Amino acid sequence: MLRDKIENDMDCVKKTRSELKRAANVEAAIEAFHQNGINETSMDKIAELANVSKRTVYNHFASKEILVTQIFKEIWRNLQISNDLPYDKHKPLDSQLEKLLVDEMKFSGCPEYIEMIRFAMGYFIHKPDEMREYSDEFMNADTALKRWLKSAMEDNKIKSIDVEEANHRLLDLIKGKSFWPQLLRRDPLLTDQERQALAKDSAGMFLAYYGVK
Amino acid sequence: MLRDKIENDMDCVKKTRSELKRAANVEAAIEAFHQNGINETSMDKIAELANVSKRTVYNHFASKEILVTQIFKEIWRNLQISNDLPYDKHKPLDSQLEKLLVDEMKFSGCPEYIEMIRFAMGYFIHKPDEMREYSDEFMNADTALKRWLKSAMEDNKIKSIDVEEANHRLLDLIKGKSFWPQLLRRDPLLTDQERQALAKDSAGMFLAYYGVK
DNA sequence: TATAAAGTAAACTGATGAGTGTATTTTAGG
DNA sequence: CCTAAAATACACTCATCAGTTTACTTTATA
Repeated sequence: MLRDKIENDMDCVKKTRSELKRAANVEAAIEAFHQNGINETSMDKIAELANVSKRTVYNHFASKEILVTQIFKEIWRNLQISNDLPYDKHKPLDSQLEKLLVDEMKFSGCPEYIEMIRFAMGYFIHKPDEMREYSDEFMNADTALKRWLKSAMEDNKIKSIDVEEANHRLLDLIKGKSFWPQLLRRDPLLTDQERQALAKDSAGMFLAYYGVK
Repeated sequence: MLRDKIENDMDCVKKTRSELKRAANVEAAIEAFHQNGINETSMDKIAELANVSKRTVYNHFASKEILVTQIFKEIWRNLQISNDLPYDKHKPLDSQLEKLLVDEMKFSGCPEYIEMIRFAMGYFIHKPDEMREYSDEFMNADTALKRWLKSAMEDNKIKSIDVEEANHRLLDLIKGKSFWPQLLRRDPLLTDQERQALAKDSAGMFLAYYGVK
């Protein structure tokens, strides 16, 4: 076949010129979107940043709309890391929960995630239907935290409430300091110590109220 | 003087044609900004909606930028309602706090506030400096909740922590359900019962952890 | 009723940006 | 070295939008 190299290459290094150009487009677009937002980035600008002719951009992506949605998918795929941390009935609740919250903060508080959400927000903020669609897809994934909560409830260590509900309460607590200010105000990311302290405080509040004594 | 009518009128009804036109512009602009966002609303569109010539818009507001900032100020002024609810050492903590949280939700969960934040967000999301400036101005006001927390700490009913910190923890808890989803996903506003339940739950979590037994 | 301030209509400039058409050149693989 | 796919340069269309100009009309009021 034409692309035998690709299949042989374990690292999946892009090979064809076409793929290289496409990758350059995507990279340039992401960079520009992060800098100035999607609406403020022209296709000419992307072509220029990618060192590619505008026509080439349009040969790969029939419209700006398509380019944007492709990029969302690509970034989202790259962010999908699943480090599970299953419930352990013999360890103390609080330390387990703290660990999970720190993990969650490391994910939703990482620059790549925040930047993606920010430019998605600029793009979708006046398009409620698409906003809902994307937020459902991004937020409602099955997570380690939800599985853990379910197990802890089954083990009767946490009051039986709706798992989604409990999950949200916890996320709201950590996002207030580790996500929204970084997203909107570009406050600095939390340090490891700050994350640890926030996780402890949040787990404490949650368990003080929802924990079974 | 020219405008004797104005000064005589207790209801402050606008009088001069100029003022009427200005008001029509502002109203049309707010409406359009709510519908489609600031960047997506042209000055031509505003003039059309206001039944006013484009030149008239420019006679009142030298540029779109100026129109936008004037409108922010105007809306913000109209939203400034201060219903204080001072700390009462003889009533139970939880019911006092619940009441304050419900009040807060009524403010930050009202459509006018949410719509203003939404279009401010669309406008400022890629302008970090202005975003910070505005969010400081809007968020750091002295509030009934902060004053209450301070008093309750002085009365030794709540662990002595930073008032700003405690304030944020409480706001984070209620905003997760009563503000962010309405802002971003345009979820329906909370009903009075939902607000009450959320206030109870949030006050419970907070006091379970920070209350002095 | 005279007049000056304010509003109007409509055509204009100048810039930007999405997307296209085309003739030409580069490049990878057979 | 040949060829077809891909990339390029660049000039184009078409639409939008901020802001201006000008010649004209309305309106409040002294």
